[in-house]
Amino acid sequence: MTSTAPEAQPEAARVLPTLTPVDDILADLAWRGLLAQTTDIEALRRDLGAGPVTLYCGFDPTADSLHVGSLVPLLALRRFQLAGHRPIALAGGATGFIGDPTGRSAERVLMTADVVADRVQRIASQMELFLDFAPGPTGAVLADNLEWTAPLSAIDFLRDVGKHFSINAMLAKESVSARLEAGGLSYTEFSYLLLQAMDFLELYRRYGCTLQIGGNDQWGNITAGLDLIRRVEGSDRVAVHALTVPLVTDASGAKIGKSTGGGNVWLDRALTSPYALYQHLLHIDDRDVGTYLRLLTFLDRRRVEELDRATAERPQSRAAQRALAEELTALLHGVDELVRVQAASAALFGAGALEDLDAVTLAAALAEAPSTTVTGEAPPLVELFAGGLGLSTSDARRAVRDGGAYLNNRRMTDPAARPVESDWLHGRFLVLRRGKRSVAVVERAAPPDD
RNA sequence: GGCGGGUUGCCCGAGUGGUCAAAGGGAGCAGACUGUAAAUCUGCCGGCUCAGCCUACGAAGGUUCGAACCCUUCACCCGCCA
Repeated sequence: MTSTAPEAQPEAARVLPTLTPVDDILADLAWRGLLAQTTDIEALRRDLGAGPVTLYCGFDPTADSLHVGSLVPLLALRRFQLAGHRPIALAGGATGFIGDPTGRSAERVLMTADVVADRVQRIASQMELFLDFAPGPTGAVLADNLEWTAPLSAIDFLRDVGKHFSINAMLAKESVSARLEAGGLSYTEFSYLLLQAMDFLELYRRYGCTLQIGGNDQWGNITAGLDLIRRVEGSDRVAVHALTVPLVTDASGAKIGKSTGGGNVWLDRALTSPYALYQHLLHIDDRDVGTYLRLLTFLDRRRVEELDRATAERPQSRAAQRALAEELTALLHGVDELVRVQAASAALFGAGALEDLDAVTLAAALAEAPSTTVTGEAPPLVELFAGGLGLSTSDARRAVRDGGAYLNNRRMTDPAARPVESDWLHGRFLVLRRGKRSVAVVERAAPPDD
């Protein structure tokens, strides 16, 4: 068996609290619904059973942060690691510079070098959160493809890499043909495939990497790498594999990790606060929550199926949503943060009145919500709501008019009203809420005490 | 290079001189109902100092009392021809 868990560092143990080693990684991926396509699965199974396999997944720096959707392949890397394999997390410092045409209907705008470098750095530090880098046969590796791509001359690239690619085959790739239909693509993006293929070859040479995983839309890019390795290294001598995870859409057809507000749910707490993440997961549709549990948590099969039953039998308890929100919030932000957002959620959505909460609990709970500070007399409601919740004045006005604006959980209907002294909870806080979900706090600056 | 068609609000898409902040759909927001769900129904959905005003229909000019709508130039896209 190859299921020996890597030596967990104390930090890793705290961040990834519920992990248990997996014996049969392919079986685990299969029941989770994480297998979209693989190359010869028996050959893959054989190699995985023969000892640690080195595998990689690349992430291009298309934004300042990874989002919940990118977590699916990233956590898949971790699943392989737990099953006794060695993951390489590759940051696309070079590929992100060029732009992957896959799934895109139009040419990307090129990013400047410092933007790419900054994003690579941010994304790399996020990838580090989920893998165990302790030295050893399964110790994770962090790489950036700019390292071997940047020094390459155009002449070398064309001779050593380009020569192995047939234009005919490239034109047949879905990512390219779709773009040809949709108005074309630049030579730059057309070349993307070669860069990614070259990555696989390079990682094969450097680390003996023989498996690339990724979202199912990456199938074409991944198999291009397989072809390259086989051509360069000889198909009789190497066994390399591809495995893709499905691109899951939810019951409403949206990609996983899109919030109801339309935006992405980010891993970076500055972009999606732990509170927002927890609340988002708590709201996952009953029809989707089982899928999310399988793709995004390390809960074992028995536990997940138990939660499936809970959803079927007692949907109103939302046990599965709670478990999902707890697991992922703890995974991303730690258990301490989870405790805080749960307290905040209980305070803001609990049965009790805000006025009954003691100052310490209230202050702690509200620390999770966006806050603004007011000095002197508080402005009219519309201004408070606009400033506190980041709405335009028009939006704030609408919220009040439509009956969706609440001060301390009481509906407010007069846009010109100002908070009165007794509205200040513990003399310090106002809780603003728009609709059911968005909450902000206004804190009164302490009077000067000299 | 030639000819023709197109570029409308977050997206799709109607409008072709005044009654247009601009039909309809989607997305989104709020309310009701609920389980901090889904579905459904209702309202909203450019900005603002909000019964009014300002900014908008690819860009810049022009005609007109008045232009998303007419004219000119430019940019980009899509067809057909070469």
